[in-house]
Amino acid sequence: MSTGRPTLADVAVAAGVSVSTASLAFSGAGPIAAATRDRVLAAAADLAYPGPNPLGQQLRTGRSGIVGAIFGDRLRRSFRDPVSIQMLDGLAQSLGAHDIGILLIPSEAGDVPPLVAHAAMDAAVVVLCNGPDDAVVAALARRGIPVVLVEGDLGAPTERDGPAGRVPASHPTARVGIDDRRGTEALVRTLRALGHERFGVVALPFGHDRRLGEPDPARDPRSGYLATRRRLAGIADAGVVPEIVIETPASLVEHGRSAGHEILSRPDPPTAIIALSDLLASGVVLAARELGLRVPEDVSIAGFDGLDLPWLAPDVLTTVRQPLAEKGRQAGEAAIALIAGVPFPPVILPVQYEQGTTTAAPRAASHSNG
Amino acid sequence: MSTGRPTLADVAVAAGVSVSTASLAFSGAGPIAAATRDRVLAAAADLAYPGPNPLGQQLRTGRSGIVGAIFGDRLRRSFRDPVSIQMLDGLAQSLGAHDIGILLIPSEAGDVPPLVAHAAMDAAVVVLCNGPDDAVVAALARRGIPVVLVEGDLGAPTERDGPAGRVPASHPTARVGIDDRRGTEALVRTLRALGHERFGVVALPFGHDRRLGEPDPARDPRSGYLATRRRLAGIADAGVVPEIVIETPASLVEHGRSAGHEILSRPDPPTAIIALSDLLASGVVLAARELGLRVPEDVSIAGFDGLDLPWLAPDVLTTVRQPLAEKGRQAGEAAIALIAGVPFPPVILPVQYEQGTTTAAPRAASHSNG
DNA sequence: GTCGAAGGTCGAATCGATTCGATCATCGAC
DNA sequence: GTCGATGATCGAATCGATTCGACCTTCGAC
Repeated sequence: MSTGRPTLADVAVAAGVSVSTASLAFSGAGPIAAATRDRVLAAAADLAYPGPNPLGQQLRTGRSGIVGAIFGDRLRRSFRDPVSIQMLDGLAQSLGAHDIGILLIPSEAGDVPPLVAHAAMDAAVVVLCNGPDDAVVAALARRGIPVVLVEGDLGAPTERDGPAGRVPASHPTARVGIDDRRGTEALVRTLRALGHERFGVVALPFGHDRRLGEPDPARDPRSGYLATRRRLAGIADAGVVPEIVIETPASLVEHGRSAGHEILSRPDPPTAIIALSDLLASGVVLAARELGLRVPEDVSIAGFDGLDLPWLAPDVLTTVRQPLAEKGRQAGEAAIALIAGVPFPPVILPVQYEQGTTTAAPRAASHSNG
Repeated sequence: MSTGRPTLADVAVAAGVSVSTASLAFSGAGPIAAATRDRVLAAAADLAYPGPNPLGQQLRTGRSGIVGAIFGDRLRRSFRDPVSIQMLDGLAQSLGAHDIGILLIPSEAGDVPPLVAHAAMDAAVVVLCNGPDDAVVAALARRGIPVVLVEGDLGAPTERDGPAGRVPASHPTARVGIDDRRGTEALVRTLRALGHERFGVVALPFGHDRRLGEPDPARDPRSGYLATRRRLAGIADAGVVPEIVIETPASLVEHGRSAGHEILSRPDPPTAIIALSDLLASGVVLAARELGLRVPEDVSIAGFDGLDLPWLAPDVLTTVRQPLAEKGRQAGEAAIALIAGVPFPPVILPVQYEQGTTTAAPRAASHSNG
């Protein structure tokens, strides 16, 4: 065809070879004489042929070279959190090394976006998984697309009933997460060793129904974000029942600030506040400052994640550091393994307590107040 | 075929119709009897057919349903900037409404990533364009992929020589940007009206060779990020020659802080500091606080973008607000138009000066010092 | 009763590549 | 000189859908 953009067939004709030989010249798969290859390449340059059409390759090979990244919220909210970003950066690293692209799929409040149902992808990374039942995961399973669950259910794979259907246990799935539970446990134990006895907690969202305030006790404990539940469980593991828990609609500074005000404005507030993310914790620090409270003299504040928060200076947050980029990298490796048909054993990355300047022993006065 | 995943042909056989009819049942393009459609759909459900394979559709229709978003830096750095995020969010909105996915392509320091050269996409949005010569744009043009330049060259389209080849003027291209130049001009005029005469500038990166410090005067003025150049030009338009300009390697708080220290530690520093982004400006505010300077009494500080920076409280940054999400939305509309073969006229969105608490008239003493 | 139009279905071509098996030529070895 | 092996090239099938034109039926109108 002389019309339209040139195809491999056009190049083959121009070079005086067959289509199969021309294909070999580009892919290098199979024996080909150097002279022939050069001739084909020259003809291609002549025709301004931009290389094999990816659509043709994809249909033939059955691979799209794309991995979907599905976030449990609008991009604006997800990506204001450096946690998602650093993970995504790690993901881009490991996938990029294999020339695999990332298809960005925002998924609001538990619905199944059309892209999940229809877009071409070789695997999907689901970032904030909504507990054992997840319509998105079910939809992917139905399409036979391998799934990597990040910060989702880290337990053993089982047959699950999702709202959109059953996810068979045989469906290729991998799990990547961190040891959140041990993280908050270590954090709280350290605070108890310092002498703290009365704790407040500023929690991450419990589930897709995001709200600010004390959590609804009537909520189904089987659903909701698992990372939140694990971090709370770690606090319980350390033998602490918080005096007050405030749930936030998103891991953002302003929500931490609101929650901080709510907790610290009470009469006789707790001596230590544990926020389940650094962004929330830094909001609590701001609230404390605004209320004229000294940190850590009047109140100890700790976070989770290990972010770099230069604007909190001179304070440095006490936190539990998690390997964010590594988590993304592992998720990428998992996706690559699943695409190749190789099972990928669950990964649980370690976290590490990191002492900052925002925690210290409680004041004696506050202690006698309890 | 009973082997492997079911195809449309399998469904057709099971439903006792031809493949073309089965196709009609799914696509709805063309007349089909309701009874027939139901029979096909029932057969599909029976076989657990997950709908038409996107790879087959894509080859046939020539559309991948994907738009590439190409960022001029690593994701980690790009996405720590809320500016990119909000734009991306707007982009996701307009593209998502057409069921078009976003392929994330990080592109470090001016190289051409393999995905740009080989991934399937119907159009590409290039976010930080490196002046009139851009290898990425050239590569896309060679492949015949329509390009939307955001914050790139806003001038008239011309034939350009890129390092990787020529971009023909006929190549489908759209431009979306903001009126940065007028923005900084208005800002500086306001500051002059307040009485400021001596200015410092904390600039965005000049180009891919990112560094911190006073800009190299030997640098080729024809290359580099155009947004930076336009915002600087706006300052000149207001009749101001800054006493000192500090270039930063990225729009991040910490770089603004370093630059702020550098400027404010000088003997007799300028009375007003203009940062070309809010993130940089907030870093300068932090530096001022650390140096014991009062804002705005001792020094006025202004930014650009109009971000929400809750942790800067009680200060509210004086800034120039740009419609970030709208910019992304327009870029999406532009991509959609170009894919449809419809030309998209250049869009230059207006910006608006916004008075905060970080600017005021200079102190009389400082004025007499000049 | 016949004709035309409209609606529904089907067959076959097509999108642009990859890949397997067959063919053919060349060359070295016996 | 013949045989076998090796390497290069080609033809044709295939991936999974869409879509155009042809065909057939049915129905209404004259």
